[in-house]
Amino acid sequence: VAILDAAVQLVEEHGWGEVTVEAIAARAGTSKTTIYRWWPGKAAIVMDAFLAAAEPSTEMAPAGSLRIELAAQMKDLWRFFTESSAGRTITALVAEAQANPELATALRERWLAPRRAVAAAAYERARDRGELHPDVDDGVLTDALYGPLYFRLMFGHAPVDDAVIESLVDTVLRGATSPPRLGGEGAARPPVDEPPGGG
Amino acid sequence: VAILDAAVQLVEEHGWGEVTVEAIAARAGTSKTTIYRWWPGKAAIVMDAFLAAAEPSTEMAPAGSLRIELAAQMKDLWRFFTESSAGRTITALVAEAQANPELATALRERWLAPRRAVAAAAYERARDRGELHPDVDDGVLTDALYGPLYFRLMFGHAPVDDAVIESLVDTVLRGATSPPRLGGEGAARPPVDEPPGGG
Amino acid sequence: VAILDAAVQLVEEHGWGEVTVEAIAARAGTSKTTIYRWWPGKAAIVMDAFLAAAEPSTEMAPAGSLRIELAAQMKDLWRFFTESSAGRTITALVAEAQANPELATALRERWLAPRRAVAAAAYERARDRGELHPDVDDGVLTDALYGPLYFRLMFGHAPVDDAVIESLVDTVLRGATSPPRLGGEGAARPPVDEPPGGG
Amino acid sequence: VAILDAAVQLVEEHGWGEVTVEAIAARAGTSKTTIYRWWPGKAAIVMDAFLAAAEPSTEMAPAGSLRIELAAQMKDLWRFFTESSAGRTITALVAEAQANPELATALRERWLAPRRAVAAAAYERARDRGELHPDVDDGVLTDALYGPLYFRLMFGHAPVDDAVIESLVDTVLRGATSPPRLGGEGAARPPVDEPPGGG
DNA sequence: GTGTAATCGAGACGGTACGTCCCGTCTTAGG
DNA sequence: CCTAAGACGGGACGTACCGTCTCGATTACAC
Repeated sequence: VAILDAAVQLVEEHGWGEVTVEAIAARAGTSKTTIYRWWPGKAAIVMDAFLAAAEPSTEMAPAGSLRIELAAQMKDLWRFFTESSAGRTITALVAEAQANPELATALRERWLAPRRAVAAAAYERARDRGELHPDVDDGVLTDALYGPLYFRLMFGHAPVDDAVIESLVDTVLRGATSPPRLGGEGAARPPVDEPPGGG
Repeated sequence: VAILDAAVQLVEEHGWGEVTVEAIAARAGTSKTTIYRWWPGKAAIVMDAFLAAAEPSTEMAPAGSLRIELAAQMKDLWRFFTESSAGRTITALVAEAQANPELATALRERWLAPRRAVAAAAYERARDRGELHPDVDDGVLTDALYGPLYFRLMFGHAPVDDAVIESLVDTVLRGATSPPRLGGEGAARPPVDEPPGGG
Repeated sequence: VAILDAAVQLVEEHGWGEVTVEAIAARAGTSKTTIYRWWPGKAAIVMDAFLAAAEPSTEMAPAGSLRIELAAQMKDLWRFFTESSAGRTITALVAEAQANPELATALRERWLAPRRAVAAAAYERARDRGELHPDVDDGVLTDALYGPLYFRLMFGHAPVDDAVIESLVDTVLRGATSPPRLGGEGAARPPVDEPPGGG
Repeated sequence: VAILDAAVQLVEEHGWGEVTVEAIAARAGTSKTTIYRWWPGKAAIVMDAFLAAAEPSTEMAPAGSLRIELAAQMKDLWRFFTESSAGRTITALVAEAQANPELATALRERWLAPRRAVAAAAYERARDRGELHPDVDDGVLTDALYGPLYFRLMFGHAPVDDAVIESLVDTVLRGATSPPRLGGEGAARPPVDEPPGGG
């Protein structure tokens, strides 16, 4: 309803901290009563509003190559974060989720899970094409790709552009194409020299 | 001083949100006045307390192999996060930093930067040994390694253990050992053809 | 409401300076928020409470003689001041009004003005009866009567009892019965010669 | 010392409430330590400073007529109050004295008493000249004269100028010249009609 | 067509933490 | 030994927002 629009507007204009339930009510032309009748708190409102705004960005278009699919999807995601300042919102939600287990659960199940399922489907297709080694752990792979994005989003220590995304996808996928533990030099035991290409 | 101890204790016992400046003052046997005389707010106190507790964990012991060094350092970092619940603290600080630019700057400069410098030094040593391709972007490499850790720390969608860390390091470093964009696929042997523009 | 009762009780029990808005809230079973919602500060609360307690004491019963009316009213006023320690309250309000123009205005308009209007009505009746010279200044007359009361109330340098009040009323009214500056001494029969400029 | 000057300056510039011990120390170029070594608090400092400034205004010049002497002294006093804003100071001191018994005592003994003694001496001279009836109560007489001044000073409900003062002195002294209880109609008992001139 | 119930707006309420201010004490160097 | 400088514990201040609540007014449906 209009309440969600008001919430998302206010989070985008000012920060999370400046948004009060009263302000949402005023902007939406409604009252606190109505809001509290339907949501348990500010976090839930913004969560719903954010998900409503993000719904279209879930799909990953098959493109014949995992690299291309992933890079396109990551660029889309980043664009979603930076345009319309959804990044500020997700960032605030993650922040709030640290002290709000129900929000944390909602974030995982309603935001992360669908996107990870899409990525898993892409991995499946890639494995069918032989692009991906069967032993690779989907979770680690996904986090190796998306973790850096969220990392930079939340710390802001370095920018993200298409080149960075492609460099990231290249690096990670190149590592994921070879078997994850190719030689016999184990995880951390042998201090022997590793040939550059053999790692 | 005792204020920092009190702050870190309280954040560990209860959450960030439950910690009051008054409570810190009471625990430290001091008064709100004194706290506000020295710090501008709760965030700054906890930031200082957190950094004081984290100081020893910066070093990275040279081990002859970048893989080993990184894996050891990442395991140390994760142990620091999970033991003594420093993870709750850093997580809360990142959360707070979303609405507090000064805290964000402090986080980047006082928490991230020293650790990234250590990692950069390790890369340098690795390059001297020929373990790492010279063209690799240090920033992307570091984020590809540490981003997933923070990602899982803040979303909690999947656990982190030694195996995960080693799998991650293996994958990323294997990708970083080959030249990042050399036309063909070079050392890493992907059996599929990649279209030139997508590579 | 109960807040005013609590305020007046606390001012009577302890002094003005010892009364806290928090204490008033606690005593009244309400919260600081509610108090500040309705009054701008401690002074306004106590002012309202004081006026509510003082409301019945405004009337002046016609008695056929200005002297009697005034003396009775002044005794009533003093009794109001000393019983129920309203004297402490008005004294504190006057004190506070020195640094609080709005309170000063309120005191003049809501405490003094009604009582001065009553006195002026009494003067009018007295003039109709020929008890009072028409040229006498009402303001000066009223202050000559009540000023000493407030003076002793606030400095506490001498007690006030019925005899003092009657002596005061006698003296002032005797002076107010003669024309205020008529060369000779007229109706009041002073046996001494007054120099012309002083008469 | 310079502390007293600073105190009196600050009370005159801003109000009592805005004057802090720290501000006095800063203005006087000294430190809180020194101030607290010599005075028990803000009130005592300002009291001393006020008395030092007021010392010259005690005398009452004999003028052959009590009326003239009193009127001159009262005009001097009022001028002292209004010029150099000593009125704000005495007013604040009286205010503070309501919650500070030691200050109240000091005010009575060091401010009021000397002036009342001077007035008493003037009454004595007047009685020697036959200007004043011997039975008149000095205290009531003094308060009838000065009470209205303080009344208007503290409530500010009406201005004071030379005409007001002379009208006041005229009225009161005219009443004080006749014997204070001339007829037999008692204080307030008989509701009988009082002849206008007989009261 | 009207009575009944649900829903709404408006906003007062108790509560809690905030960050500021000033007090009066105490500690530390320096002259 | 007394000073200037200033940190300290303490405690009230007035503000902000929270989430609950009580009100009428407005609707919408059932009778």
